[in-house]
Amino acid sequence: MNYWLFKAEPAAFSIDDLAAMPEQTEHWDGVRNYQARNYLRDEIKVGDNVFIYHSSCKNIGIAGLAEVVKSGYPDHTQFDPDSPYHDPKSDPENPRWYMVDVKFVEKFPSVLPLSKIKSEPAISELGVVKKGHRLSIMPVLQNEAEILLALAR
DNA sequence: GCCAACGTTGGC
DNA sequence: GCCAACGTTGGC
Repeated sequence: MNYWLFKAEPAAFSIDDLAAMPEQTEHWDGVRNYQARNYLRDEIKVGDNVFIYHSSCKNIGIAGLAEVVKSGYPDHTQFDPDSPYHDPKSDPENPRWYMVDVKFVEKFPSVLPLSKIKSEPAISELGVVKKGHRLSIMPVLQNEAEILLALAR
């Protein structure tokens, strides 16, 4: 059982939006980065925990927790000409992009700010504290995940 | 297969 | 809205 961090822009999709979905579950589509794709396709498993991170907004930081309820399967938006995520070069026989389904677990009492995460000396490996790290899907070490949970709750 | 140009990301 | 840091693209 592993921990992950997924970035979301709350103007487009937030922890509240996830909680408001039917079954509190949504497919995490639109990831168009090969390293993130590899995580989605190969490594993220049912039961894994996912920190939901709010980026490009007023309160940047970790907003809550979700869990994976369906492991990697092809992202249908790549084949939809009307979708902003449409990829005409992707072959339906060998899809290029994958997604997982995540279910809401909890919303933290307040967003754990990025500034606070950065000020924690024990958290040094997490992608969001590293300069220039732009992955939208990233692994979280077990011990760092436990620290984040303690800080957030 | 190199690498410059370009587009995107995302904190500030 | 600025800009640094990346990833991707495409000519050669």
